[in-house]
Amino acid sequence: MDLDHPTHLAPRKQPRQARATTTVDIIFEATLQVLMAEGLQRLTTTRVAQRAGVSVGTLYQYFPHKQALLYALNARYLDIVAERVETVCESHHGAPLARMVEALVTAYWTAKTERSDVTRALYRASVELDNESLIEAFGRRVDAASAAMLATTPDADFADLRVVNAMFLTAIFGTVRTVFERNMPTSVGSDLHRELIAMCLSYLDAARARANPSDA
Amino acid sequence: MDLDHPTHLAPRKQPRQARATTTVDIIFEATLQVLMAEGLQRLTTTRVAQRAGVSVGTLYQYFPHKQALLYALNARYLDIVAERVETVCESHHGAPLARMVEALVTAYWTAKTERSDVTRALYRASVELDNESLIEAFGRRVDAASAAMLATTPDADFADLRVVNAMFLTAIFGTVRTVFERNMPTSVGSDLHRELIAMCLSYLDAARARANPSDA
DNA sequence: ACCTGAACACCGTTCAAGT
DNA sequence: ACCTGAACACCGTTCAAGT
Repeated sequence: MDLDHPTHLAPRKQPRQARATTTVDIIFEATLQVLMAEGLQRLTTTRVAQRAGVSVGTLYQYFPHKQALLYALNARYLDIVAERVETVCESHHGAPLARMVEALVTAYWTAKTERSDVTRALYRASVELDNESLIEAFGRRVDAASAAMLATTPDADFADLRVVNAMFLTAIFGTVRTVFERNMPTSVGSDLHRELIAMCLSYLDAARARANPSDA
Repeated sequence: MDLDHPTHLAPRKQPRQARATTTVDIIFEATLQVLMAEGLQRLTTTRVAQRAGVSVGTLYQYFPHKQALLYALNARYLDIVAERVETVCESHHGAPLARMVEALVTAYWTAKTERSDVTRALYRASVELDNESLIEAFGRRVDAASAAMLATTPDADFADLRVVNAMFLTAIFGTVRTVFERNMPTSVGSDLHRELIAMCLSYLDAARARANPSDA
């Protein structure tokens, strides 16, 4: 299940021949390169085309405008991250709460940090464009995967799974985003990764206690 | 203690006459208006000047470039938020942990949500510009205020206050940011506000237990 | 001391012409 | 089916001229 494009941000046409597919990939790669090397300010369609070794016209054959290019780039990336989270969630159905929390936090954290230059570049680009629908779709997928997982844990039964799950994920997303935005060194990052797991776990424990006051 | 401007983003000159001060205020107001009414894409210096009722030249007398204008706008805003957090922290020195957490989370949350249209507009604008130094300075102020407060609570003694405080604040910042970015309805927002307090509290409780295993 | 607005370089986007 | 690049409208920024 791929993330959809709203019509005004959809790519102009799908490449039909092999060389065109290559062209699109080259354009994506060039966009990332320019974004990382020169920053959002200097990310111009001319520069992207130049770096990709094609003419501007070619770029505009596949993307109706600059926004659509950035949008598609983000969509690609979020799709990969969402897929990874879904996979981890499914493989932890029925696991103890502590393992679920650790697995989900770590999956998301790793997906974002293993290529942190790309992540940071995309975070920067993602405000240039109307990415609400993109983030919403991403959120829904992860939300569903996580809620389905949490519902299967043997050692908890939450009073309001929807709200608890939302808080759980919001804390994860927000923390990771903040770590990137504040450009924190990896040492602080790994402290926070560990503490984030502790925070989510103590929260879920407390939420479980609220729901079942009779528990140990 | 005001948030500083790095030289390349500093306003060009301070207004010296009353009418110039008014002009700068008018330009700030116009920038917010354009940002909220038309969005980041259509935020052009010409449009801002037009809405402010001055010529572009006037705008460029006070701000060396568009970035500096957005930067100054953000600086103003973050300064107000930081001041509020500092005040709340100082007034809660020596309070029980639960009251500290609730006060800090609520102060930050309220500062961001009471004029949520402005907050959202500024979140959007803040990636157009190199705001790292701005956010860093803001972060340092809030970090210091919060750590100083946490150190005075009667009912806890944290093993590593620095790290625990960082996680505490990161969760707050990140959650609020995510709520804005995902455009969540206020009903979900207030659920998350309440859950965020619960999450921070259960985390700090657990961190305290780690430090003092002998406690009740 | 402050304001104006025409002028210039550059960017996003198009489209007639090419393979 | 895909690619090219000159052309156009618009934006950021400047500066000579005004009060």
